[in-house]
Amino acid sequence: MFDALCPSRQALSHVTGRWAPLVLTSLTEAPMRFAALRRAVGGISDRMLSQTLQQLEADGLVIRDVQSAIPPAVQYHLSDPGQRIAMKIRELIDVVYEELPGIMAHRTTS
Amino acid sequence: MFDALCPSRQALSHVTGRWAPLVLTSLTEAPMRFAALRRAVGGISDRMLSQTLQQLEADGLVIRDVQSAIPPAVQYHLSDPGQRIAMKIRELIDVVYEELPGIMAHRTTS
DNA sequence: CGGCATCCGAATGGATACTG
DNA sequence: CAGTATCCATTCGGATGCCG
Repeated sequence: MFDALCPSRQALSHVTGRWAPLVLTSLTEAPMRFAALRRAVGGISDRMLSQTLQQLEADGLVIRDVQSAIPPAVQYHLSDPGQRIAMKIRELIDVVYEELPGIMAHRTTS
Repeated sequence: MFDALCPSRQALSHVTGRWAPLVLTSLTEAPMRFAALRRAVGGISDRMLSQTLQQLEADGLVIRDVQSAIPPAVQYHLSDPGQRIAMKIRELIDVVYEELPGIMAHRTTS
């Protein structure tokens, strides 16, 4: 992973991007549609949500279910690998949350 | 965390940036000096390593030990919160590694 | 050795408008 | 509803050079 040329670096950068962690964590709760995801992940734009989902789908972490044509109704849910990765991200987020008071305090004092 | 204005978002983005995960994971092994970190994290530039370390230090996750003046000898090591977060990142990296074959295979077939 | 300052191209990402 | 296309501002990040 510490080799710059290892493909794992690309996979990791997809997962640790700005939006992917939040999208993956949202999807651990339940399968969601586009608009629901946009609501769940505060501040994300259509463009970034679409792009993030495409990337996660390309890596096989998210599965895209097109249910009809007019009007479009598309569900997204985690694949098995996606579920495992998302769980770890959720744990990471939980730890960050626990340490948040200390982090905030440190920023003001330094 | 899903609120765009929550400060946890900023803390998370620091931890999930391109370089921070690799730096944090490197430091779980042992305290390291600047040059050693640059060697450990393949592909990182002086600028980004310096910037990443400053950010992690500002959040209180990494501690900077200046040991002498001429020549400068600076050790970096994880604080207790940093250690906890770094552990979770390491677990995440491990899972990504395990799923890597599937991810690579999925990319070529889709 | 361990950085910081500057420059500059590349990538990120938001707003808006548009489509089936 | 679920995106795509275009434009544009901001940021990222590498190369280089310099300093104590």
